[in-house]
Amino acid sequence: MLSHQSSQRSERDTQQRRAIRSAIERADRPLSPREVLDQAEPQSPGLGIATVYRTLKSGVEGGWLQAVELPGEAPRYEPTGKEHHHHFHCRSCDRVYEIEGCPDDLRHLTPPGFALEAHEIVLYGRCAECAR
Amino acid sequence: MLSHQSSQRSERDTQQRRAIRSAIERADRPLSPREVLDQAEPQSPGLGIATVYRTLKSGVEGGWLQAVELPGEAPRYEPTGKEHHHHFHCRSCDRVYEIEGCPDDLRHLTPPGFALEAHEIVLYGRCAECAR
DNA sequence: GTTCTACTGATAGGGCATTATCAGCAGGGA
DNA sequence: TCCCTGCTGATAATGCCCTATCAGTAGAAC
Repeated sequence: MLSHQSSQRSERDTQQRRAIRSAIERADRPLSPREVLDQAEPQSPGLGIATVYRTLKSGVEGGWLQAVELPGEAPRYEPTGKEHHHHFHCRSCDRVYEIEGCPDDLRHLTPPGFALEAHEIVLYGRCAECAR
Repeated sequence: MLSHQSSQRSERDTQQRRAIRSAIERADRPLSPREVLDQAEPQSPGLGIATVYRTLKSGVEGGWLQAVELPGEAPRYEPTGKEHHHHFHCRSCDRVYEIEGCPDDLRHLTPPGFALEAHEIVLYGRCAECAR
């Protein structure tokens, strides 16, 4: 017997998901799961880390979120759809910032015979807040 | 009573350490602990992964080795003393290659007020061997 | 409001890279 | 060659991140 319902997946609009999505979109930088929890918890008291991980995972699968991988670090998450950009990792507060621009002459660094498909640039130092 | 020996640290020159050091210096690219083991094992049959980790660690502390951290990857190791350079990560064979050159106009990417201390560039694609 | 069931929080469990443990081995000075 | 002790291999233990589990909760369609 066929169900009378369509095969649509539910995807409920819960308080927790709203808080998490909001926190990520509000931030102008990639957030770690821990940071997402801290930023979203006020809008959804009692929010658990498991729900954060679940929501991040489904966000990546759903295409509105992407993971930002940095050397020796657990991934951060930012919304998709932004322009090509890179990141600045503050060694003091450990936050990651988005930076504009890109030296797009990287092709000439590629060794002969190698096929360049993508690149990643990470700047390290102190953010404005930590530098003073 | 003072010992008649100086306070020098021993640092024995063992077959295993020779094999590991040799493997790393022979390679023209950063090696993972696993790769070090595979490369060094023929010259020191029965070599264990624990010894590789121990030797890598003391090598970094001793200053002749440095860790190469890549996004979402366990660190690789290469000898210190090389010129400033970056790396190419082959998505097919997972090997990491050293590349020359650097677009040293990264300062202008740094946001106002931020203090730039270092940077990392990683190229992704297929190495010559995997590209054909 | 009722009902169905996806969602949630707490936490146990899993995966993986690295380190600690420990008995036996092997540099290397005497 | 002898002896001291640092070194080694096997593997248990750790640490960190993330996922699975499960009973209770709360969207949302009717």
